[in-house]
This record gives sequence, C-alpha cells and structure tokens, in this order.
Amino acid sequence: MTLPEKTVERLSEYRRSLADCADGGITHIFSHVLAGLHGITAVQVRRDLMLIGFSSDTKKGYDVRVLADFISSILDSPVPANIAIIGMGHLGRAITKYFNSKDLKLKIIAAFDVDPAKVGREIAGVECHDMGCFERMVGELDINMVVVSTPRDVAGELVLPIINAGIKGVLNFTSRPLNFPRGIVVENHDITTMLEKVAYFVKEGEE
Amino acid sequence: MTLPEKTVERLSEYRRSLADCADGGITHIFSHVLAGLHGITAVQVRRDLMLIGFSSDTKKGYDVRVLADFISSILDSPVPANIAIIGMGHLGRAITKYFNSKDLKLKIIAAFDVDPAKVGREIAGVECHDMGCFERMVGELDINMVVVSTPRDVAGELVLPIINAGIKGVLNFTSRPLNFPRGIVVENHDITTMLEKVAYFVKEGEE
DNA sequence: GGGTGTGAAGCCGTTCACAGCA
DNA sequence: TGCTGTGAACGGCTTCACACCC
Repeated sequence: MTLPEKTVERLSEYRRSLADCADGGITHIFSHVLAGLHGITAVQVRRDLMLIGFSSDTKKGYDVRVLADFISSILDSPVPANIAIIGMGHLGRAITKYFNSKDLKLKIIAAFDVDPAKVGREIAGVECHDMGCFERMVGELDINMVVVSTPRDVAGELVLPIINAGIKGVLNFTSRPLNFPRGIVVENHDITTMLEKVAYFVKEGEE
Repeated sequence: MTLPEKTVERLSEYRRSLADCADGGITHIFSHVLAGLHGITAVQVRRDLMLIGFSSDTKKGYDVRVLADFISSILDSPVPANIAIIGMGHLGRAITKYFNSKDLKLKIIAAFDVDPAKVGREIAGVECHDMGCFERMVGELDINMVVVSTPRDVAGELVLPIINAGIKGVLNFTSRPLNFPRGIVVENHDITTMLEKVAYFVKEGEE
C-alpha cells in the first residue's frame, strides 16, 4: 500500500528527529513531544504511525530506536539509490556537499555539466562528466534518480535524455517545471516560488 | 481575502512562464497551454485565475502581459521585501547568488554567519555580518524576512534571535524544523526530505 | 466547435471525539 | 489520569459537468 505524500514527508522528518533523540540518550518519546518538535498535533503523529502500522505496546511512549528503524523499513529501498546531479553550478555543488556529508542511504555518485572547465574534474567529491555521456554513464553506474540544478533556460532540454536514460525519479530545483510521462516521479521545488510564497503570506498577515 | 497556499505557489509559477512567453513574443495563451507548461489541468488554471478575480474579455486566450501584471499585483508587496540570509556555507552562497542574479522584487541584502573568516567580507555579492549583530542590523536595514541555511545543529538557536528581531517570514532549508509563534510565517524545506520522498515513490512505483 | 467561468461533487488530509488500556 | 488508536466529521483543494459566449 502506498502512503500519502504528506505522511511520507513527515516520516522522513520524524526519523531525523528520532535520530537526534537517540543521540541525546532519549529512549522513549510521547506522540505529543514528537509532534511538538515538528509544530504539528499529536493526533497527526499517531495517524501517521497508524498508516504505517506501527503501534507501541508500552505506555512509556514510543521506543525511539524501534520507531526509527520501523520508519526506515518503510521508507528505504532494499536496493541502494544511486543518484546523479545535473548542473554543477553553485547550487549543484552545495546540494552535493550537503548530501554526501550526511550519512544517508541516498548518495550522489556522479555529476554532469556541459562546461568543459568542469568536465573531467572532481567537484564536491564526485566526478563531473560531460552531459553528452549522460545516457551511457547512467547505464554504467546504475543510476536511477537525478537532481537537476541547471540554469532555468536549459532545464527543458534535459527531459528527453532523462527519459531515454531510464531515470525513475527527478528532483528539480530549477524554476522551469519539468513534465515527465507516467512512471517517472518528479518533484519540482523552486526556491523563488518558496520565497515568494513566504513574502505573500507575510504581506497578508500584516494586511 | 487570502488565497490558498497551493494557488499562491502556482501563481508564482505561472508568472514566470508568462514572462518566458512574453520574451518569446507570445502575446496570448489559452488556459490549457499554460496548464500544459506546468503539468496540470486547464480547469486548475482557470480556477486559480477565478480566485484572484481575473477574467479575459477576448476568446484568443489570456493576454500574457496583462495576466502577468495582474498576478504581480496580487503577489507582490507594495513595500520592498528586504531579506537576510543566515549561514553562508555552500548552500547559503548558492541561494544568494541564485537569487540576486534574477530580476526579482525580493532581494537578499545581508548575510550573517558566525565564522570569523567570513564576517566582514563580501560573499556572493552581499556583506557578511557577525551573527551577534543580527538584531541590530535587522533594524538598521529594515529586514523583514530571513532565509536559514545553517548546519542542522545550530538552527534551533536561531529561533529566539529571529523572533526578537521582529522578523515576519522565515524560509528554512535546514533539516531541523523551526517553530515560531503565530504571526511569523515559516516554510520548512528540507532537501533530504525531498529526495527521500522521490526515492520512496520511485520504490513504490516499481513495487 | 473551442474556449472560458463556475456550481456541485469528489477526494484527500486533518481534526474531533471517544473508546480502550495501563 | 494520561496516553494511544481510530471511526466519523470537517475543511480545503481538485475535478466534473455544464452553461455561456465568440
């Protein structure tokens, strides 16, 4: 059974908070405490846990480690997720470093760019390849997801190569929305939109 | 009247597509064409325009420039939005450059960090100040929004300074969720969560 | 016919209210 | 009493269906 999007997002967040708790020596946590860490309600937390079929046998709250592992068993794929990043500008470099500095199941293992000054070099810890080799390299390295962090005006040209290479998931940080056929998962997250949204609701809040 | 969140996001996206159209010499656009650019339905577009009270008098589609201006009149604040960024690591630099390279109403006009090697220097085009001066500088520069791009473990310490400085909007790229009292708008956008979400739905799609 | 504007219906996610259990 | 698990109600967003207009 597939979980709702929002629940998946929150589970990812819970897991990280739970890891913090475990590091801090906390062994059990109540739903309202976990909720408080995320600015949501306790019911919401319990509903999410209900959806993944988790329940606690004790009344001392949820066992932090057990719950974290349970969430991992839901979220993580048994096969490792190999990720490539397209566009090694500032944003691409930042995302790559940010990611690979963490201890995650997900790893960015290759970068692609069109700039000859970048191709062939190791940038932010990963080898940067020419975009012309994209399809071949995806096959060789068994890459199944890509992060797109190119300039807006070239993002559209990536759609076909990504489809042809057999990529299954795309995380797009470009302000150009990318559309793929059914079967390819896309998340478009444009920083400009996020900030414009905050600005709008700030304005409305002051009315 | 305040618009739904989703509508605000889409309006921001429509506006950028419309600017592209205008640049490309397109003067009119049908709802289904605009929808196609964003991978959504024409009804959705028309519903959004209905919510902001926009309607076209002609049947040649919407006038691109008129619609773009109308959206701007809804989204943009009459007073300029002055933004600060906290945390001038790779992500902070990338976001700052990304932003200020664009021709937006929103500008990042100051940066803050605790690293003495960064304080006093101009980074990514903006002056980097010591975090200790945050509250004072916010007042001096009339800053009303902040972007947070610090490491996860220090993000929590920013909540009080941000409240005390009178900040009204926060865009948080940290993986630590930030909670503020009513009246302060927050958007938490964690890159790790985004990618884990894509990975989850890729996994589910293959079942 | 092809496109727009919109009430009504449907769907999805959140919250309420409460039963059950230590 | 205090917390968990959950059916049922609620609310917000999307889609349907259709009237209207060139």
